[in-house]
Amino acid sequence: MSENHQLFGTEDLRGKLYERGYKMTPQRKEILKIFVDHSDCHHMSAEDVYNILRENKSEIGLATVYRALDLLSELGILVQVDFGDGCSRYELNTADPNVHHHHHLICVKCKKVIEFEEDLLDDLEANIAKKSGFQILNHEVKFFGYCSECLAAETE
Amino acid sequence: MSENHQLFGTEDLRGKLYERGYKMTPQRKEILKIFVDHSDCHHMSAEDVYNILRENKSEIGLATVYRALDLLSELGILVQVDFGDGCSRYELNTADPNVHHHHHLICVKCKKVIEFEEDLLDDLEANIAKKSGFQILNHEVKFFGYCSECLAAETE
DNA sequence: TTTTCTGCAAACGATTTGCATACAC
DNA sequence: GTGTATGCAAATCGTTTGCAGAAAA
Repeated sequence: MSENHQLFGTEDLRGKLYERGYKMTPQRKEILKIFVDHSDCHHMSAEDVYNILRENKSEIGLATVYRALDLLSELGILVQVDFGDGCSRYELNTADPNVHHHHHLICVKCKKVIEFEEDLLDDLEANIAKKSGFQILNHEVKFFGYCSECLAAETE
Repeated sequence: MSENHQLFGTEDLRGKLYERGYKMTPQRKEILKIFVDHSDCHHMSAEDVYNILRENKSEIGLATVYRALDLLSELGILVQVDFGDGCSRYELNTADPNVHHHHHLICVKCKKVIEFEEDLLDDLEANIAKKSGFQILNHEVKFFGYCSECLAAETE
């Protein structure tokens, strides 16, 4: 069983596709590879991925990119995130479903998105489950404010 | 000083507009009134507001609705929220900036959006501020899962 | 061979914008 | 009177879809 975190190999992808009756294609492999290779630059949009493909002299069309991002999200390989900037963005999912995701700090001045690794929402989730009977599968938390650089620039 | 919560009167609106050099218009007044009158049905989109206007035999154009929703959000009278359903939605802001907003529970099955009134993010915010130097102004929290009805329907 | 996938171009839906007119101040 | 706001229609932008040919199983 391949339970390695963060990195998805070609065979992991083939297996997940096969489970649901989808086919392995070079396009899907290549698009996933972009996320693995660019794990430093998070939150890529379809357009971002498409531009990287064109830099790599790849002939994959934009519609295929959209379809692959959708599919990879459905398979749980990518996670779709939305920062309200007019397009969907995607990041590699951490393999363990029990580990909740990091939070996003969005600077209202410079628009930078910072990741914050801790979670700490367990108490809140327990509280919600108890009071509302809602079974939580996942959450998405965004904090809006000023990043440390913009704060520093302001007090100069 | 008019510090009443939830409800914005015409004079509050005029004052906030005036502060920033905007003009009071019957269109802006009428659009705000829709949110006050329909405070039960939260999360209205531009299209929703436009439809209510047409029911009321109002001649306000859709572009004006979009411009007014933007403006009212900029003034802090409305808050823009996004449930990933392809359009921006808006709700009345609570007047007190120290009171953070409720959270949204989004059922992945029936797509219902439930409001959860408690906040409880103070510890987490303090933690973030300490570790990252990020000054938090506001947050947006969405929980995805199954609502109690869908859970009940599933175990039948 | 059979079904799914791709690439292209056209369609789509939410939102924005240019512009002439109307209105608030 | 001056500058902003409105309404309309056209433009825009991200995303989806129909379809014919290409490729995976």
